[in-house]
Amino acid sequence: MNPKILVVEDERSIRNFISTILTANSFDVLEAHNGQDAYSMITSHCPDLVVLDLGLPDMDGMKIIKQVRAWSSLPIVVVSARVHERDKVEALDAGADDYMTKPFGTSELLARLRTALRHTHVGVPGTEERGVFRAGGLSVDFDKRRVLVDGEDTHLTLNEYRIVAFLGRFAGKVLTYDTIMREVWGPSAGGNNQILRVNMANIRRKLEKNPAAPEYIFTEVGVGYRMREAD
Amino acid sequence: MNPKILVVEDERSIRNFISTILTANSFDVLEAHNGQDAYSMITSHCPDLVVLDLGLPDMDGMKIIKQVRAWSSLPIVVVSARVHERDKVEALDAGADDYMTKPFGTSELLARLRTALRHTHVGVPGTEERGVFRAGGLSVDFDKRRVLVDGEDTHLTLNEYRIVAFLGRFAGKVLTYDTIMREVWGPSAGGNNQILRVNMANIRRKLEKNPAAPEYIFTEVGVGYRMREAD
DNA sequence: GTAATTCTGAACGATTTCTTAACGCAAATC
DNA sequence: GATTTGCGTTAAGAAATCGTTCAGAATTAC
Repeated sequence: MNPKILVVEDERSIRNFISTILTANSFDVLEAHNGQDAYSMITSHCPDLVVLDLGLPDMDGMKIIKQVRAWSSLPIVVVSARVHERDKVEALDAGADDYMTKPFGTSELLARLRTALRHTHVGVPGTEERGVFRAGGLSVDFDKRRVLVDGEDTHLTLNEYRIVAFLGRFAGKVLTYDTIMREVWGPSAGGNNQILRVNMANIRRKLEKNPAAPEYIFTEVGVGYRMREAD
Repeated sequence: MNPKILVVEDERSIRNFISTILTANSFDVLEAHNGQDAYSMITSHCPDLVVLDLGLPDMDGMKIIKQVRAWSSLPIVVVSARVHERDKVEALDAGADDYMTKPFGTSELLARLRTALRHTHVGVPGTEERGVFRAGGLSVDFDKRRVLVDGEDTHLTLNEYRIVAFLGRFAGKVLTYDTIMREVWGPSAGGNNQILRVNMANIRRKLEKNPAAPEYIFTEVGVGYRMREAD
């Protein structure tokens, strides 16, 4: 599965140039030559990264960045002829992940794309709240907001579900008590984990066959909880 | 809570320049003027971001990037006088998050730091992290906070894990008893290493096939402990 | 307004982890 | 060869952490 990259650039020669480089380095390439097409292709084709020229005929590239950032953290690498510092700052603060000024070397472009792509893989075993998490007889359906054990629906309360979903998103990782507290009870929560312990007891009574010997959610004493890894 | 930024730069004038800018923009600033200090400050002070000059007197900046990337995804922004494309590619592929060539504008520096910091706060709950330390059948997964021997999970306690992780970060180097004591039991600890010896015995019972002839963690009599180097 | 559900804090027991102390052994020193 | 020093090992008590229950408060549903 090669990364899918959308190249947004109005000048055909440059667009072809970039596309050729990317294809030669085993990326899958999509092309757009104006802002309208670019945005609709982002929403419909879900590229892994966007190479964006700021100077487009129909709309400002800045507008695209802002529109995308309203709902997605999709990596955006700006490629622009504008060398002014003000332009760079504006684009980066709007949410661009990198800013290269023309002309640029091909190997630097590739390196910066790799860097931008790396960021998405950093914290993302399953960062998105979509799809279904499965581990043994347990399955967490993020879309339907339901947790099943051996096909049976477990009737979790709001907070109980939040805890399980959070652990499921980062299955395999230890999440500290404070992290979970802040995620579920807000940023100011922390210090006293009593509530979390009570909730965990209730969760285990519903999920585990034998709550004293958990099969899905494990305790790391002094640290936090850990969800069993996905199958 | 201001972001804590470590500035690694040997030339005092530039270091002061950057620090002043950062302080004026409400960052907390730490400074290091060589590679040795830089790396130990990273491990002990846990900054939120590192601004790194590649040309250091005692060691190459590249080495720092690689060392840190072995266990952490802490953002690193390289600031260098080297304008060669090859240098940029090398640094970025080693794990740097951005590369700026001197001279640079202050507002662009700030914008790129904000961008780099933004990446850490996207999705990832706990803290920084990434990477797995491997040496023979031993692997320390900093990300998941887990230690495996031949694929088997070893159930380490809080302090036991801290010791192993600390040794793993400095694999190949001898860490004195006092250093480890202070790292695990706080700055005021030291003097009596009894606790450390007990912990090491327990660790070895869990990690080593034959605790009397260790394969991973070695004792340097009169000095401290040393983790076997990574593969 | 009542009933049901969910949330929260306190109490308590059980388990895990931490710490201290004592002892054994090997290497170094006298 | 005896003594000292440094480290590993074991065991047991102390301390901290965690799971569980329960009752009352808050919220939601009817």
